[in-house]
Amino acid sequence: MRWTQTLIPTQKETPADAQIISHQLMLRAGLIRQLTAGAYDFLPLGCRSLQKAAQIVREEMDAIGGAEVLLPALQPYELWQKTGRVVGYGDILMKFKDRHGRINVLGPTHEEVVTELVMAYVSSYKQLPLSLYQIQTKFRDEYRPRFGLLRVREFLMKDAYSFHATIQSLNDVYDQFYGAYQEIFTRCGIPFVIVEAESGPIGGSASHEFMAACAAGEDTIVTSDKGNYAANVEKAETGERPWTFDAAPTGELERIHTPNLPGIEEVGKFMKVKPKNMLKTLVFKAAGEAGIEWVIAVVRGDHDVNEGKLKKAAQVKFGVGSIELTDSPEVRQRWAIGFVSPSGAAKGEDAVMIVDPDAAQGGFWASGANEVDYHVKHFNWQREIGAALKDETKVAVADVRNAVAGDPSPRGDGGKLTAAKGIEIGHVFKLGTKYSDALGAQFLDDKGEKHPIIMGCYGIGIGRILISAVESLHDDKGIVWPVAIAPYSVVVTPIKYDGEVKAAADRIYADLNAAGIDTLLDDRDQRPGVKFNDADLIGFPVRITVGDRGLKEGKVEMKRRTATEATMVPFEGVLGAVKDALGR
RNA sequence: CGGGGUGUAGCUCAGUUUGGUAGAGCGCUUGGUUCGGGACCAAGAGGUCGCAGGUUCAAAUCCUGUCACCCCGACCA
Repeated sequence: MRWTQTLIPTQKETPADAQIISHQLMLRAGLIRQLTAGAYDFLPLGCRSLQKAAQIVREEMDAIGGAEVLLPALQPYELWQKTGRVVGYGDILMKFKDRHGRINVLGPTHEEVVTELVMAYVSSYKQLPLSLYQIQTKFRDEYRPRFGLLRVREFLMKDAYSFHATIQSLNDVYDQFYGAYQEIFTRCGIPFVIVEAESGPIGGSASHEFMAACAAGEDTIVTSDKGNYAANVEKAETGERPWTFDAAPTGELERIHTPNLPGIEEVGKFMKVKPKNMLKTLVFKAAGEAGIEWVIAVVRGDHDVNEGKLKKAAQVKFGVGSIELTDSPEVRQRWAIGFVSPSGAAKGEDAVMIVDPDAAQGGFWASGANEVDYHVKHFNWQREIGAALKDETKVAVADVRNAVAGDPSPRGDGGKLTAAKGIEIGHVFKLGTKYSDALGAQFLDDKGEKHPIIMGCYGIGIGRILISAVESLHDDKGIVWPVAIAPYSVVVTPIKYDGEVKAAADRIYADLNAAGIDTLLDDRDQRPGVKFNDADLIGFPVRITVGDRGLKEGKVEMKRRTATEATMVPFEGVLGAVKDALGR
């Protein structure tokens, strides 16, 4: 491609709206342009990188026996009602009415559609396993799109779905996808880690996330310093933490007026108590359980309740089916929200309490006073609650908070957890039969008996491959593309596109293209400095500079984007040198 | 949806406090001089000042409403 025949609007200045480096560089390099919140134009260069990433994904999916399909973004609302995900996805689901008044959905993912498809044609175990995938545009009405391509409302995603007669088959194919994902991100040149993850609204029994480690990421991943454990913070377990309710009071209960203080930070400052010496008491509504209306979670003030863990603990300890953090007049009437104390929670006949080990400790505590606008100092578990602590039907101690740096590793080997930010670029799930049950997708086994089809699903955000690469590979001049997903592998830069230099540049450009190396010819009538700076900003892996100086000796200059110095290459040896530089 | 911020030329922004009829740099066009790391000179083109009302002799500027975008939070892949 010739530079003058395409659209590459590079810009010197960093747009004010761009917060993270990948967003800034992708805008400046002319790869993308924002149309509206969470929706981006992919310009010619951005489009090429996107397509290259998609092609790598496609090749690896094909390699493990995936069959490519293309399913509609436009989907009937009823399908989503059947699986209950109208509720599960909530407002993230893009909906609109068509001219007939029918409600349509723009697909945020395709479990429903693909299951419906497979139901129609697969009825025998002989047709299983089957893996279908597509590379297709998804729509999600995010609360807050942000950070360029990181969180958008419309994006290109590879989603794959596998169908099985047996768990063993699911496990085997899951492992294949897991391996293919490692291959994909390695080929794309992105440093990544694999972590255990929560499955979220997709549902299912096991899942792993592929995370590109970079500071701009929205996810927090915790890893053991022993190197044998990594998980998303939403999922991360912690090792054993000793606890006890038995300790002498630190002083008389002291009631303090604490009005108009919005958060635990502010309350702590006002009372001159550090958050880690406060008890955070959250009230969850328990659904549908006889006798148990409320689940009270208590964690240290500087910790966050993990709803997934709490839900599990409530189930195991008290048989509670589901919990929900809600606020309503009903809740407010029963509880002094924001000022709840464990002592108040323990007294209710219809409430159970789960205390995190770090909150089940002696020493000084401040907590709510069970009265709006009041807190207390010198809370003591035994003195305030006493007997209830021994009642296993009322109070339990369990890990119900998010892991933080410094926690013991759940491997129990003395490892300590550390935390880092990451971008989720891929996610694999073992779905089980959630969707086949909901939609009635069944197969007949060799005995003629019906069973629900067992499923797995596997996603990759194609755009996130690009931002992860840019986030982790750039310097002060611009992007440093890995060869595999660079918009062009080579840019040929004639110092002046005229005379002998023009002829030589044209020749090299033609030779490289003929050899199957995607090459951009900077045929602009621009000064060399402009061309060099644009080439560095965009980040082509190899630059061939053609000028009078070198041609006199029959040479051109080759510079890798990653190298600080250029090397002189004989004119006839360019192709070989380029191939070498690109690792072919 | 709560809190904060910003909307002025293709881009980055000044001008708004104190109302007086639109600016700079970059980019773009034309001519000339330049030509190996974002050249220089000269002459140009380009703006319903987000939108709608209102106040006023007069509104980018003040008032009301509204829309869009960005950030924090909630939420989420």
